[in-house]
Amino acid sequence: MNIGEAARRSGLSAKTIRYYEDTGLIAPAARAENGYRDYSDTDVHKLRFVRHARGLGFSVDECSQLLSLYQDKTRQSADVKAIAEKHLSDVEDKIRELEELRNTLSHLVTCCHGDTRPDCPILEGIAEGVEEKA
Amino acid sequence: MNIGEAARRSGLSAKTIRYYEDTGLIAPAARAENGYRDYSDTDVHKLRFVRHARGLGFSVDECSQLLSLYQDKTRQSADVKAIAEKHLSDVEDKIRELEELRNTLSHLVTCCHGDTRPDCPILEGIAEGVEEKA
DNA sequence: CTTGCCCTTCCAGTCACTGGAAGCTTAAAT
DNA sequence: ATTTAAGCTTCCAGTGACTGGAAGGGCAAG
Repeated sequence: MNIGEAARRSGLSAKTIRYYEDTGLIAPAARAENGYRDYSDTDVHKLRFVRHARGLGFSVDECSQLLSLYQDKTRQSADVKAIAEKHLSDVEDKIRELEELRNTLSHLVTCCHGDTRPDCPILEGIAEGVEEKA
Repeated sequence: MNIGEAARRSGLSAKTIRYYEDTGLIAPAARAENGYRDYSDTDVHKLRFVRHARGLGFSVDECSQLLSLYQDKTRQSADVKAIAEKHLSDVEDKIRELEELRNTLSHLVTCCHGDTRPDCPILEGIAEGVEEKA
């Protein structure tokens, strides 16, 4: 099948598929006689795998590792788990960071009366470096 | 003072300060006779303001708006509040998104025994599109 | 035979920097 | 006085993960 059909079935855009090929995340596709890329069902399956992994927030590099492991029938599940645990811990760090941010912002927003007067606790807070408390 | 000193006092890198100037976030600095950028305490104050705003996750564009408002003594606090509320709501969306991610990942990680055997629920989950549930 | 869609490659832009090269000035150490 | 080191200047390139667009070729239907 052509790249358009592979895109439709995998949920990735044709652009993205070409990009993944260019950067080596996926192997170069076979080519039909007219030079068009030619995808098999197996290819689409791998593309879907990558889309799901990206959807889980794994970097393209992590996806590359996961895809290798996925295709390696002698893999050790511990290797996969290590990548996932690292990513999970990154996600948790990011959540904590954003929660601090949310608390600071929400504090500033509730302090501001938000009317036509010029005095604004939000700007004052930023000027004084409110987030340093976090 | 030179850019290095301004960097030290504002907490931004010299590179970043030049970048902010190039992109118009801050006004071009005055120049000394030798061509070096020359910063005043007021300049440093504005740089610190920008650093704090960026630290709160405002985009450079939002910082530009906030800085304009900060320097506009006739501003209306409602204008500032609108920017901050929009940003707060973006942050809250991102938190929710990451929490879903964390739940899915954490589920996959706890399902995986993580030993030397090749069968791995994480890879299976990704292949089958676990995150679709979210 | 032409319309219109699909495919190809390549280049540029996004965001917010960061790194590095090449070439100044200035200050300190010898 | 000289050398070295640091600091400044500009400009170009790279990051991550795409996305948009231009220029050109392929292919089926009307």
